Amino acid sequence: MLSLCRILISKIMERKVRVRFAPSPTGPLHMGGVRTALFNYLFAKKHGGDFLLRIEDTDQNRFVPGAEEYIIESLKWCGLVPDEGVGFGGELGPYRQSERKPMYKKYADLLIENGFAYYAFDTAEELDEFRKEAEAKKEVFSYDLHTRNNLKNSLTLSSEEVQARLASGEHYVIRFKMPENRDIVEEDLIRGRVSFNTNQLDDKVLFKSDGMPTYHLANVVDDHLMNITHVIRGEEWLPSMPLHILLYESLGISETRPRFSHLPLILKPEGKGKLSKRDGDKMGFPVFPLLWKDSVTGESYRGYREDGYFPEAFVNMLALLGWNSGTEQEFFSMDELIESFDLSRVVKSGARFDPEKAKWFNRHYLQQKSAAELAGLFLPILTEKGITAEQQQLEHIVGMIKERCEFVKDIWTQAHFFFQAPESYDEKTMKSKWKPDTAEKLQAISELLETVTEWKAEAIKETFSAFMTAKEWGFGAVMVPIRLALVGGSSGPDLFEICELIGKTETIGRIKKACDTIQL
RNA sequence: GGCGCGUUCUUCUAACGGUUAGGAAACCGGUUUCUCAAUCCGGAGAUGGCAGUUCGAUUCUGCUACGCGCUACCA
Repeated sequence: MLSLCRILISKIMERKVRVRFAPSPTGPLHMGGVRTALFNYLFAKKHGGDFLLRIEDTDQNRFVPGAEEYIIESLKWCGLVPDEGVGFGGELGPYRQSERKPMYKKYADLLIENGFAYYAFDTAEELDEFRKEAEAKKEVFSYDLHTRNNLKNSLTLSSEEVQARLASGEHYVIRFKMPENRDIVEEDLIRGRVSFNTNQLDDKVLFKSDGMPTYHLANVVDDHLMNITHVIRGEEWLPSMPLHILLYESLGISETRPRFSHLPLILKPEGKGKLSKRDGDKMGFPVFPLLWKDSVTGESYRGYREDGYFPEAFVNMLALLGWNSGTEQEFFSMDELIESFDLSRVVKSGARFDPEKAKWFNRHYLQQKSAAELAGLFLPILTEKGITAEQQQLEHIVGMIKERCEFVKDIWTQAHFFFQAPESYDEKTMKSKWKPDTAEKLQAISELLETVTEWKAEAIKETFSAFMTAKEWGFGAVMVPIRLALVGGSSGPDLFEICELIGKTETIGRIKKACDTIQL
């Protein structure tokens, strides 16, 4: 027995690691889905394996146009490029389950042949009725070993009748015949030992009356056919793991079946429950990687990309939601993530998403970028405002203010005054810092500035300081009003640097304008 | 209701029987500066509860509470 185990284990070890991300195209990909994809990708790359994208579109009623393209674009934006899958080629396709439709029936038939599954003719309406009746009695209807013998299926009907019904084209489903009283124990790679007793499980539909398999059958068959070695999916799938294990067993393909890992859920920042698409609007953060416009309702949902997040920040943030390296490192490039990733270091409990932390990551990645790169990213924003600027000057400006930015769009907020004179002045600053004699002092300063020949921050500062000392004026009493005149508010980088950049004429002009405009 | 999973500062998490329970975000205070932010320094802040095992439990076991997930011819 022990040696058999060893052989099995070594057999599994020999196989090339293959994992899949298998979303259903029912809408935009949620950030939780992206994290699942990320962990699959990291695991695959860590072990030199393959990462596949399979589209699980077995429910044709829930198909949403554009969702598949959205999923692919999201993965690309995050740098999670599949080795195989819809849109990426591969030998074991097709990778869209609707296109694999003919492949599933024979597995369902095989299960029936061997007594692991049966035909059921109960209509959806009949079952609904049973559910309602049970509910009235404060019970729950379940199609299982207790009820299957009283329902319309190939277990209770004579084989002649079953044949007749099938021949007549009557609708039927194929259900799994859950075995009695078996303990299914599995070593989940994240959660450790997890066990279930089959008496608590119901006879799940494997094959629907529309000729499509359900998720349960399709994912087992496909994972088998696609040589998937590890299934890494969300915690919501944990309850169906025993069914899947039994399916592999009944199909006689247990030996090569994948190992399971169930990821913790991503929870709402506040309140209860898992993160949902509505939370983003309510609390002002994106839930989706990319902007999504619902073609039916016309509603749109913001995306991390359009909100100005860098993909590397988004990925880094997601990686640390439910996983840590065991060190104090918090910033990881994709290569570093691949290097450090380990399923055993995935946390078991659900993680509450913190939008603030996402911003913090973005700030970090923005600071890492050179002024030249940021200037390039900022240029379109400037162009849109009809402003042109020299690359060199733009770099200078960006370099000066980037440390106070979280997003590229913040560059404008922090640097607008380099491009445009202020149109209004901050009330609070005006009230507290603009004294009756301020205008008079600023007039004197303007005259002084006229005399400055070398218009450089250092030189301006020297002339200015000497003047201030001679006059015995307080630095603050004059500096803040000048800043107000140049910037329009009381924030920003070094005042003399601003003077240098906007130029002598503009500096003096703005000071004069402020003196003319601000009336106490 | 049933089944399953989970529970360390406000949040993300570390500590896999022996630590003053560590780090990060946020928050507060200080530093710096003409201002704001950043920076830097400092502060406050946690093992849900009850038993048991043990010389010793955040860590192991049981119970309980709470939270979450699943319980569709959805995935």
